[in-house]
Amino acid sequence: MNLPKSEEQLMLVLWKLKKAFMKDIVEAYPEPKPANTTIATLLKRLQDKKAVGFTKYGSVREYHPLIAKDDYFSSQMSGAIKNFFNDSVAQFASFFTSKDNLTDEQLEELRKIVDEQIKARKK
Amino acid sequence: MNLPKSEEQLMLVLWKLKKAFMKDIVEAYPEPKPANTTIATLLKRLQDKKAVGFTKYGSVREYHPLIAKDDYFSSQMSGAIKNFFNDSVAQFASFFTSKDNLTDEQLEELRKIVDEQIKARKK
DNA sequence: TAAGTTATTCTACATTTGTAGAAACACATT
DNA sequence: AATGTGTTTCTACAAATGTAGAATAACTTA
Repeated sequence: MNLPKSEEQLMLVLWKLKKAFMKDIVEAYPEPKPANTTIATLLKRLQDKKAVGFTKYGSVREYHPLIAKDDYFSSQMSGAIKNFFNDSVAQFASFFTSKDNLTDEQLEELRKIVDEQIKARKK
Repeated sequence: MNLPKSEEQLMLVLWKLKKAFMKDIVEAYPEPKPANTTIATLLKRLQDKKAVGFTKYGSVREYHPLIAKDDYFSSQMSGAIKNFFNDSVAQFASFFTSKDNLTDEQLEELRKIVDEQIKARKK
């Protein structure tokens, strides 16, 4: 699933809210908010794509994501890694850790996380 | 700079070749190759966007990227990290190292890279 | 219940993207 | 010089995207 920017934006809002009524979505939208009907259109398109679903409370709809943020992001990442680093995670990591991409602190943080992950898997 | 998929594809080819004549680009294109004129169109659009430039050898043009792959990728990443992890590299790293994103080997590899980077910076 | 408010769908339209034929141009070869 | 070959630009057009007004449905409240 690869969503256009505008729909991705709406998904971000919905992922944050987890579930929401129309007004909640509008409210949570970052400035500059698009017209109300614009959001509605995006919502509609996302429903067509099965990316968003809803539960009916009477005649009111409460929307919720049908795809997980993690999954979505994960697949975006894989794509990027495949394209830009011919599928080599090492190359990707290397890129990521070098240059000005991370501060010293963030790098230390990353090591900690990696270490913990390795430890966790060892068991 | 945010390029559409098709143009990104052409950039990938050009980044790999570093510089190339039309025929080199066509040749290097992954299957299924689009029509020749399709590539030409993309090339044109990329020139309009100042993403690709060329040097004239007589009447022949040798094309080359005007934007660095690293820079392009870097900005794509920042965008993604900002959106999906509210700007937290730690959150990103955490996501990246957990789940099925990396095999055990890759994880060890990553640690090595991080360690080396930390060491390199210490001096 | 009439009027206001909110949500939803329809319709619309400009722009961007994906794709490529047709035409024009420059060069190589017969 | 006539023809073929590769390059580049023009033109074209369908599909996707970004944006939103108009119409309609449903609910709230005076």
